[in-house]
Amino acid sequence: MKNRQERKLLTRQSLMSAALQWVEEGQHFSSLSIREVAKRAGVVPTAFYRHFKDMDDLALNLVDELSLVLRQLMREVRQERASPTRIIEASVQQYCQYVASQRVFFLFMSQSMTGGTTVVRQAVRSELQYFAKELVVDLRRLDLLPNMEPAMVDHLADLTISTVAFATVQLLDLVDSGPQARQAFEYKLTRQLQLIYIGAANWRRA
Amino acid sequence: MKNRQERKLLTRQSLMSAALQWVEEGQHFSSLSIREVAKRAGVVPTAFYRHFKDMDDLALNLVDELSLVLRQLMREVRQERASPTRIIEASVQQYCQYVASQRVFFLFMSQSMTGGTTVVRQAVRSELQYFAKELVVDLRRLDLLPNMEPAMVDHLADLTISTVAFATVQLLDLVDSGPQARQAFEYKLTRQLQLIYIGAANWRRA
DNA sequence: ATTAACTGTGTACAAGCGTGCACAATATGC
DNA sequence: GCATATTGTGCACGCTTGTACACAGTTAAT
Repeated sequence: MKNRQERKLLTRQSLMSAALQWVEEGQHFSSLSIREVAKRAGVVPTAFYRHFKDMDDLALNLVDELSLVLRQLMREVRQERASPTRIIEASVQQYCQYVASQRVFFLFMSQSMTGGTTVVRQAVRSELQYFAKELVVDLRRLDLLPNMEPAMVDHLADLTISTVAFATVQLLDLVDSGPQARQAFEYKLTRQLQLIYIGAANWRRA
Repeated sequence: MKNRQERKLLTRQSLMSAALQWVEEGQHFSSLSIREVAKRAGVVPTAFYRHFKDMDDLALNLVDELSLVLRQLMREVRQERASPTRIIEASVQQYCQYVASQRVFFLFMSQSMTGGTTVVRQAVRSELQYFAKELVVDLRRLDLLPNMEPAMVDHLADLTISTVAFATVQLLDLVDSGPQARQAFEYKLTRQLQLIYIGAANWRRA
């Protein structure tokens, strides 16, 4: 075998996906031990330290991967060119599909939003804030809401992200419910976001 | 000492408040062991089983206590008689105050919404659903939104609860930030809820 | 008054935990 | 080609974990 860096990267990824596998099985990340993740990655426990300082360190690196997943999602949703009236509907549909396809990352995210260590929680939250910021950019670019003061646009974006994030937690538990339950969920989320943006359209500065 | 049931209830409560103490210290409930909670309650580990089947059982009983806290909150907010235009502002203010005073319960709730076992998660979520249902009752009673179909009122209430619940998670991390940060938070949440209810007022059935 | 039920104690065990340390294998820099 | 740095191994240590079991003290039931 050649190339030491490649080999290292390989076991590093083994460790990270072993951690995700743990989450995918319904376990909480915080209950994952170094020994367990090493066993699943097929290495000896102490080898863990060649890659990560501790489990928190691993979690932060998972957040970085999650960040890539979210950026990819943003790209996909943005290139969707639906009519303005149907843009929410289309985005929700696409989002739900994406959550299903990248399920484990969103599981990890929803766990870490409230669950993990302070630093991990903060890391995930700053990802969401970045998301909200990008949404603000989009709202400006579409040039709807010209009457709204900037601070309120921020609050609007924050509310949007909050709503979607909270809904995601519910969506993730709907895995073994029938497709009609998912349909109803999509419908509900769509209506709720429409409600918010009707509010935004009718907002008069206070 | 007399009265066995009283004594039993006492150590039972010791166990439960020991668990809450653990959460209050910033630890995650799922990382609390039987031995640790027993130690903190001042009993021997095996005594735990005289009261609870396992930690999940204890968690469910904590959810029951949480339920009482939430009902108390609902009562307090309801007897607040602010003008219709200021009702959101007043409710948010009162809510934030209540979260601060019952901090540990809301910490436990926010952990269990996404963190714990499936059964605990479901239990907390059904508490929130109950809350949403009560909100629907209130909205009907105030007889605003006569144009809105019942299903949409449900979605509105759900969105309200989601928003507040998600905001609570943020609020709980604002404990050591200054009072101006809390002020800003209250302002943001108020604006967001106003946004939602402006949307509701302008909703036309689809 | 005696018996039974209950609640908490103490001990014990196997399993799992984090992690320090010496060592083997091997790719890399000179 | 040789010295070095890096990656993974294996072992060891002391600690914590869940829980089984026998037992003690006390209250409740008869």
